[in-house]
Amino acid sequence: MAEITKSYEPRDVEKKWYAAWLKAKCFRGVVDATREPYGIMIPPPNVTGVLTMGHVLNNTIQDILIRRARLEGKSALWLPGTDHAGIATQTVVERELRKQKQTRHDFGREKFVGKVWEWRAEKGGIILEQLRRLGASCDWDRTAFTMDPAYSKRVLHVFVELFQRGYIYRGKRMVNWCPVSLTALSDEEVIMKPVNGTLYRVRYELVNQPGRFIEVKTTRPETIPGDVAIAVHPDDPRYADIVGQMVWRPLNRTQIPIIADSAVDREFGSGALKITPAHDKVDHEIGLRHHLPAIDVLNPNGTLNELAGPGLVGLDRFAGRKLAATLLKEAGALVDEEAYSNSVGYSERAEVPIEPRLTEQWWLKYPKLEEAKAAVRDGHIKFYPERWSKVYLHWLENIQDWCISRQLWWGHRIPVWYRKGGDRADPQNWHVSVDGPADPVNWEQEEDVLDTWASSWLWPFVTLGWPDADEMKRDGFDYFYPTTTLVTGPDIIFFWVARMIMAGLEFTRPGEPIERRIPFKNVYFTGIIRDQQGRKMSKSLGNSPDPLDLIDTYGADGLRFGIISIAPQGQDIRFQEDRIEGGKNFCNKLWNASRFRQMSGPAGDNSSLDAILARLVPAQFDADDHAILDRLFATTREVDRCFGEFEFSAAVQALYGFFWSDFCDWYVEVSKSKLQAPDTKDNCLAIQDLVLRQTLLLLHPFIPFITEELWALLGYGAPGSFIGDARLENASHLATSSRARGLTLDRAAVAAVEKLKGVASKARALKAEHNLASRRDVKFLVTTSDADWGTLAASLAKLARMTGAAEIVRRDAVEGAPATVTPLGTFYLDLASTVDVGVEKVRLTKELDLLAKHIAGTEARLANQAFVSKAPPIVLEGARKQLADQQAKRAELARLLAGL
RNA sequence: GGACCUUUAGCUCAGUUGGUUAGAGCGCUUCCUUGACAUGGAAGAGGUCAACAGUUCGAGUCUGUUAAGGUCCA
Repeated sequence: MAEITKSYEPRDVEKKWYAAWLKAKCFRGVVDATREPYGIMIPPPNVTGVLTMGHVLNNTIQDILIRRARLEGKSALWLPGTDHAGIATQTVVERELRKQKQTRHDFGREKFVGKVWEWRAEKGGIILEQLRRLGASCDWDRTAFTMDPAYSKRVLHVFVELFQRGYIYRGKRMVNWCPVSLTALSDEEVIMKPVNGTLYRVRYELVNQPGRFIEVKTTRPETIPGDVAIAVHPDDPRYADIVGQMVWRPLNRTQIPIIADSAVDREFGSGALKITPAHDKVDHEIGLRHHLPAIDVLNPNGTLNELAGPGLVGLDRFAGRKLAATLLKEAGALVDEEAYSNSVGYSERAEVPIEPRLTEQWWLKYPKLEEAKAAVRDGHIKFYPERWSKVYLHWLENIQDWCISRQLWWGHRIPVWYRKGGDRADPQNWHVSVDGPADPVNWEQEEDVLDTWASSWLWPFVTLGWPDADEMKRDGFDYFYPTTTLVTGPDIIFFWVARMIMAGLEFTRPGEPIERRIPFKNVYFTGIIRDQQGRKMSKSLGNSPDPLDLIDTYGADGLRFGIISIAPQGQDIRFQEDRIEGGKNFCNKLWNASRFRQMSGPAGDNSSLDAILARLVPAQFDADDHAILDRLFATTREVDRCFGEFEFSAAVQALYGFFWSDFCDWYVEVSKSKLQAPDTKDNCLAIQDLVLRQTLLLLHPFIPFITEELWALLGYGAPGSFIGDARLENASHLATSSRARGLTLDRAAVAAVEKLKGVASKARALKAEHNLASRRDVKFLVTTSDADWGTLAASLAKLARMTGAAEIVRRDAVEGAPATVTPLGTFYLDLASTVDVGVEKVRLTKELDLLAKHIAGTEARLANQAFVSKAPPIVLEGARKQLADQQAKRAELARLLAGL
């Protein structure tokens, strides 16, 4: 067996094991009817993406779940892939073309799409490669891409199905238009931002009453040429006499009517509203009610067109706004202007204000709305943290039809053909099918593509071969669907989670119960990773560390351990690099404890839990042996619980505390004495082997590389096998197996060890205060009861070593030596000459004062008749015992103080 | 305007059905290279748990109000 080096060097270990795992196909998700399935579909990152800290957190959690599932004996599938990300990817490629002064139009649709595929082949796999560095145990053979031909065909199939089922329609409606990307966006792709602008007060003169005006307030004077009416509330007495009259539109001067509509807010401004149906959603609805025309004064790219009038035509909308204000002023129509802050919708990708715009688009009425609500409300799908279900339900309650067409070239081209020369608005001229019409020369295909999300909402079942029966069988649809857990960010509830649930319910296993059709059973929402100032990490701020740099510095395991340790369930995370360093340090600690074990004695039979248990000699167990195994079992239980509740950081903290404090700081230290004695050595080594084995198994999902390496180095697995081949015994299994080996843990031992720890700590503190911390030749004298001396005597050698003492001796009485009151008696430092009486007095007085405070509190509680009569007996008894202990300690301290 | 989250040590955060003297990591102070680990060990300083009111024998924990910060939706 190879010797363990002095410190852990992750780089080569990670490379070696990842290659070995791939070679042995450890990550393959296989159908195995004898085992329980566990499935996770990766939320496919954008094909343009590079690994961010958010991905690190997200994918580490997925890997933890998958690796734990394997250790629990489940057949696990983690299916990876990427999303074609229509706008983002097209933008990236167009930007590259622009560097060579070219546009996509120079190539034409087919050639441009070819360029995108080239780009994807070259750069589109980066993020998946980076996930491998992190240790992600995805079934890479199944890597999917939403533009794969097979995937694409299934997306089109769904479109055709939804069309035939009456969910899809075409219509000229208001959409969110991005003037940079030149495409429609869904409501979810629009980000509302507060904007500081100007509110212009504009007056319109009545045609029949020159000199009388009606005033409106607007932030967008450049759209005035598109005004077709002024609207007031029908019950507004201020305007009752002029409804139906005409006013002069001050830009592109013409006459427009005053109309009455109850949608007008009487409280805003003067209570009159200019109606521009082509450029505002509410105005559009009002326009429809009153049969008004819509005058579109903007070009698709956001410049003003000839309908805006000769003064404004050709200008960008923002320049047009300024000039419109000037023109209004010159015309005497601008009453005044004021600074104004309002919310403006921005295009998520292009980061410019969107334009409400009337265009022909394809729309989807969401299917299975009610069932999607029920799936979460009735607990078929569980959200962690649960509170996000409220956000989910609220969105579904207020849902609007989904604009699924995009004016892009990169994406799934909508499978609709129009009869050449026919009216596209007339469904008689449509052909809707996956394969297209039989006589293609007579038809032209719809130019638009589908929203990316209209392909990725099918991810959980399309990646399992749906709807083709043979492919579903090949990919294990029956076995893995519904998948077990989805891990994602709450910002994606609407884009993904809700839509995936609806798609699953609509399309999979028709007629079967809801729990068979949902796409996943659990949804875990991660927090958002922020920087030290609490800002979101983003490329533009440059405040995100490169995860690959962190892996180089701290190792993948260090990064994983660190990020999980600062990621409590459902809370945003402030990133701290020192916690990642802490992860690395923990790995090194694990490494060195294993190294100590290796140096302490020859390896025993470590081939299985039972083999190790068989090496234990329960008759030789001392309190420390009982205590460490008790803590191991408790920690196993706690980690079991954490996985049930998706509390990963709590699991990591439990493991950290157990391994570092209970095992390394105490058990390994006391082992040093036990290993000197031939009669206790083998049992002690067996206990170390047991603890290390179970700890490696518990830690493996979090830090897979180092645990795999140590598993091999300590001989837990047969050569050629992996830690992932082992089965993780849960807490009750551990207890049952050890009972079967005649081992019953003595719970009292745990309390005894706690007392011994207290003794060591107090004794070391006493030395430190007398500047003897480094002396190893001190002698402790102890006055104590027979019972407590019994506990001390059983651990004397260990205790001497732990406290750096040459000797610990019992005495009936000691006078004039510095002392400390420990849980097992009073310890005196037998170095009378060094006593600084002043220091001693200060120390003892301070301790006495603190104790007096606590005693007063306890006495007050016990003196309270209500407490004594109402508190449960166990609490009452605890309080009485506490008081007795405190009083005894006070008496001892007082005695010591008086003796100085 | 509606919904939700956060407020505990210098910093970042735990604290699970209310119950002994509120914890961890980092940072800070002092000491220690003794054969696993200085990526380490030991000791120590540091908190009126945002504020107020209420429920209770008992509140960091439950209820209400307020304040500050944040997120989402309209």
